[in-house]
Amino acid sequence: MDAALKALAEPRRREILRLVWIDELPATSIAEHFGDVTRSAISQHLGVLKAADLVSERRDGTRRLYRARQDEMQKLRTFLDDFWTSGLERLRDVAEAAQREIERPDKGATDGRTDP
Amino acid sequence: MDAALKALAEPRRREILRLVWIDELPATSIAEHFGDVTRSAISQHLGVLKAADLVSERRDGTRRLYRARQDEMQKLRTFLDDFWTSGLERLRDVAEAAQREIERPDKGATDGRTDP
DNA sequence: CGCTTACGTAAGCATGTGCTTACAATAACG
DNA sequence: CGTTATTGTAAGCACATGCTTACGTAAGCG
Repeated sequence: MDAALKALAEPRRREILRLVWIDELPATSIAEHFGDVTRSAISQHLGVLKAADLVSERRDGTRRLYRARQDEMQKLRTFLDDFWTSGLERLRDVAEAAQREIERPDKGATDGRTDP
Repeated sequence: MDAALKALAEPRRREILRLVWIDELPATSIAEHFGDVTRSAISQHLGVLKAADLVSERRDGTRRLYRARQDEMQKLRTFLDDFWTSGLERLRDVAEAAQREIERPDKGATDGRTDP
């Protein structure tokens, strides 16, 4: 999941994903779409996307057809949805400590340390 | 928008976001939640999150209270939704070329170049 | 005023990343 | 078989990134 987000953080890879969103495309066609970059760079980007399970690879002769894995995309979508709807359980402990901290009740709970 | 995705790609920053999702927290409280990292590192993470507009900063005395900006998160959510529902217009040209490419009609359209 | 608290920030370092150039491997074609 | 097409991959480089240590600064307290 981490890999998917990291992969998505790169604009070039997002563009690649859009290219292979509906139809599969051979690596060369994808690379040709970018005029300012080498085919090798695209190949490496495809490697990252594949490692993140964001694209599938189908071999046809010497060519490799890539296509976006919309199912994995959906997983990521739900992960993000969960991220900012739930996930409050882990906060309970900190929320209480935070409340205590924010109201500044004691202030004498630490030793004489400010920085490492 | 790019900045937001890059910021979200870091697990530590996601954790920070969850911490300040509901209640605002001072930087120190946030840093204390992570035992294996320096307060300075967290401060820098907060800087990234703030630059990406994913957190808001409110000053209270010497402290700075951080809170997740759920509105910006929502923007990012819709951006992602648009990403994989629309965005097909840019594909039209490539889709046609791809179709032609995929069915392997001519094959003699390139010059004698394989690599740079 | 000094001292502490809470925080940012500069400097440096190790590692990650996106890119290019060059080469290697496999499949089709004659 | 040799050649061409299609692709991956190793090596290297410039630059970003996450981290630590050290220092600087503004606000409160005695």
